[in-house]
Formats: sequence, structure tokens, C-alpha cells
Amino acid sequence: MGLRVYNTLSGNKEEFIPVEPGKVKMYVCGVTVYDHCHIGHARANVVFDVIYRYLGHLGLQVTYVRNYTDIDDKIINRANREGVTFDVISERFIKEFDRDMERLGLKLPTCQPRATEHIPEIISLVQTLIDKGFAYQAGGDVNFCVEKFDSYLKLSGRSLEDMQAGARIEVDERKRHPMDFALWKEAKPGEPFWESPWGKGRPGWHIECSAMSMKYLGTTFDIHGGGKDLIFPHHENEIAQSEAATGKPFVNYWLHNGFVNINSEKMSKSLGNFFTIKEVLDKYDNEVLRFFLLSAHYRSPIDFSDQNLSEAEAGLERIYKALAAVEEALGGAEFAGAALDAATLGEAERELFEKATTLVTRFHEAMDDDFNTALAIAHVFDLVRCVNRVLSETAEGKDRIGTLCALVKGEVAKIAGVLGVFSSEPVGFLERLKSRKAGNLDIAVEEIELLIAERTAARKAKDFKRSDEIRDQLAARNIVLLDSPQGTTWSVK
RNA sequence: GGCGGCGUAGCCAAGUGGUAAGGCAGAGGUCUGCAAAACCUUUAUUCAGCGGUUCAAAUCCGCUCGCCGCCUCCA
Repeated sequence: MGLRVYNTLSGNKEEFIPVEPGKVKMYVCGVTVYDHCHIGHARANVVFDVIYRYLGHLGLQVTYVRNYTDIDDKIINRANREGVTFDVISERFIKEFDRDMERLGLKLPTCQPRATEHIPEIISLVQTLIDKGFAYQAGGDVNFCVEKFDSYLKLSGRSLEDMQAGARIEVDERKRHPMDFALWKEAKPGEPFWESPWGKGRPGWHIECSAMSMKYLGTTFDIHGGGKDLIFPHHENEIAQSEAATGKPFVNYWLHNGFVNINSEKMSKSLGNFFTIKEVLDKYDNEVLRFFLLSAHYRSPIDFSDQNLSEAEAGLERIYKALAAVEEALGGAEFAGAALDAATLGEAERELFEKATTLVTRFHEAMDDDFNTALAIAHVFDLVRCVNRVLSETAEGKDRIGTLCALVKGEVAKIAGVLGVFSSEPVGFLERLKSRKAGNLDIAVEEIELLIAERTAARKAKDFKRSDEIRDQLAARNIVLLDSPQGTTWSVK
């Protein structure tokens, strides 16, 4: 059974069949660069990054285009507020966006076009729509005529009549139909502009995506993605513009990710309940955020809260602890390809062998079912339990344990490369987490270590009263001690 | 008002016809001087409620209740 994806257009999961066998062309709406990105942007971009990686992992040759909307009312407004030109704002936030995405571990798309670098293509597309009678000039504006496009609203499943019933429509005298939308906007005095057949102006919001996606991916391509909130009007309008211009289907599969909620409510700028990626990464590790975002199915809403992030952190830590133990049992040796005779394995070892060798298969089953990353992650936890069991039952490293561990390491690495988590060096990751937590402590690391030394001496002298005193004292400050034959280590609660 | 989605254990979360994954938290046990970590066992006779279809439903259909989203810029 191959890949199946939920297509917003049909409202069903469908078998994924690319236009051109072996190749996938995918476009995802990027950001309007007028402010810092929030975790809603993080989710959308992480989700499509995983989809991008998975398609590549399946052996498909993926062309992934993600745009920057670098000209828009909001950018102009901010530029005016700050007394700079619009490109100062867009450049600044493009850099911010790039940095945020890098921290979240995103692979670079094949191409990241900007609206302002495609003005000729946009003008040409608008002209085609006018020529074909789908658009009309109104002063210096050019509007798309929704009534001319029969299948308008097929993506969101509405009708023009229904839309009007409850909507308060501001009357724009120059629009023939209240739902008509701008392809080209006349420049007001002082606004940035480009020359066009209709005078000085700039592109409307939706046209750039049609122009750029078709330029890089062709008139009909495979996947178009974005947040659910883009379904209407943005994607609806993209379909109208593109299909009216070419007379061909624009996109075969529309994929939309769910929202990030705060207390079960949509996070948005207008509600003021948003967190920027930066703020979140000040508090949590990059990989913890990514792991959290992948712990639910991409179409479900996900609730952002301290508790949920902390749980994600605990879960990821558990996985890395197991990976660190695997690394240790391996003793630095590489997998020699030594054959494991299942008959000689103990029960726990056999289960581990089984879970490890089927991990990638189960991962594919999960991902083939509309990119079920939550299930994929559950399979990893499954394996972790088996690893821990085998290692806790085995006093010292035997050859076959090393071989098993090498197997586990290799199989986990395969899926880590797709999910973009679990690929840090385990001990390094755990140290990173520890020092991050230690940064929030009200006690210096040196002091902790002095106390541990004192406690070790006390324990040696069997002065358990004093040793427990020290442990309690540290526990009160969120420090947990772990005694082992190799000595005492500490971690932050 | 129109359209759409959701409601699974204390919490998070998979599961779309075959008898409830996984994680966090909790309880008991092993280990330990005692702990911690890890492991083992355990925690939903039940999937918002009520009906219906079926040999069989969390899964399909209908109704009710509750929550949310879109219809205006928004990932």
C-alpha cells in the first residue's frame, strides 16, 4: 500500500499519484515578512518539512518551493511606523525567519522565491486574466471577477450566496461583485510601486503565489500546502486565478495543517495570545519544540502549554537516554554486520531484534497514512522500552548486545533523518538539556559539585545522615542525584 | 445565519467495521545504605449522551449536548 494523503479538495484520504512518476512538485505558502514568527508558523513549516523529507525518503525527487511575501500592506504599515522603506522591514524579517527555521532544523526548500522578484510574471498573469475576461480594471486596480469562474469556492465548499448571507461586506463601488478580489493594487502616494499597464501599483495578496508556483512547478503540480486558515480566501483565490488563466487544474493535492491553540483557542495576532518562536526557544530546546509539534497528527489542533511542552521534553529525554545507553553498550564499535542467530537470543533480546528490524516498516505504515508522525513516534517509544529492558537485564556488554545496539542505532537513524528529531549525539543532547535547565537554577554548578563530593565522602564513611541531608538540600533546589557504581551524577528536575 | 471540524483514562495522544497503541503523571515490585534512573506489574469492560444499521461499531447512520474553526488579515 502506497502513500495516502488527506486532500482538502475532496475531503478524503486519497492515494498519492504524482503528475510525473518519480517526481513531486510541492509549494507551501511561506510567511508575510512583517513581524517575528510565532509557533503557528513553526508548526506549519515543521510539518511540511517532514512531508518534504518523507517524500524524498521514499525515493521521489521533490521540488519544494516556499515563498516569501515581501510586499504587502502590513509591511508597508510597519515601514511607515518605523520611518524606513518597506524593504528594510522585509529584509529584516526574512533573516529572522531563516534563523528561526534553521533553529527548528528545517531543510532548505529547493527554491525560496520572493514576490518582488517576480513582478513581470505577476503582471503577465494579470494581463492574461484580463484578456480572457476573468479580470477587469477599476481605476488603477485590477480585480478578479469571481462570478466568471464557475468552480469558485470548490476548495472551501461554500457558495457565493452563503458567503453573503452572514458576511458584512464593505461596499467597494469599483467592484462588480462584493467578493471580487484584487490582483493588482494601485499605489497611493508615498507607497512603493512598480510600473504596470494599469499604472503604478503592486501585486494583490494572492497573485504572487499563482505566478511563482506555476513558474517553478508548472501549470499543474502535485502538492500545495499551508495552514488551515489559508483555505479561504487565499488558496481559493489562487485556484481561481491559476485555473482561469491556464484552463488546467492548478493543484492535485491540497494539504492543510491544523492550528496551534492556547487554552483550546486559536492563537493569533488579533487575539494577542501568541508566542514567538524565539520566546519559546528561550525556554525549551529547539528539538523539544520540534518533537512536540510532531507528537500530534498534523491536521489536529495542538494545544500549546507549559505542561505539554514539559511532557514533550520528558518524553524526548527518555528517548535520548536510551540512545545514550545504546551508544555506550556499543562501546564505539560500528555495526559489523554480524549475523544474529535469533535462536540464541533471549526473550527480551528477541523482542528487541524484532522491534528494531520492523521499525522502518512500521514507520512507513504510519507515514504512508497521511503522515501520522504521532504513531511513528509511538513506535520509537516501543523500541526504547525494549532497549532499556535488554540493557537492564544484561550485566555486561556481550557481543550480541553490541550487535543489537548497532542495529538499533542504524534503524533509528533512518527515521530520525525524516522526522528531524533523534539525530543529535545523545550524550550531547542530554548535556544540552541539563545545562539549559541548570541555567535556571539558583545555585552554581561548582557548588553542586562540592556538595556531591562532600556527600560521596560521607557515604564512604557510612554517614548516611549527612549524605541524605545533602541530597535533600539539593532536591529542594530541583537537583536530583543519581548514584551508580561509576559515581554520582546529577540532573535537574 | 451558512459551511466545516472535534469530543478516547488524571493529562497529552494514536486508532475510521473485528473487540482500546504510545507518552506523561500515579500505585505496587526489582535494584539501592536509603533514594533516583531503568526494568517488571498495574491504571478506560470502555471511546460525550441517546437511538439505529450489522454476526460484530470508538469506528457507519440519525438525533441531542458541549467545544472549536472558517465566512475579515492570519500558519
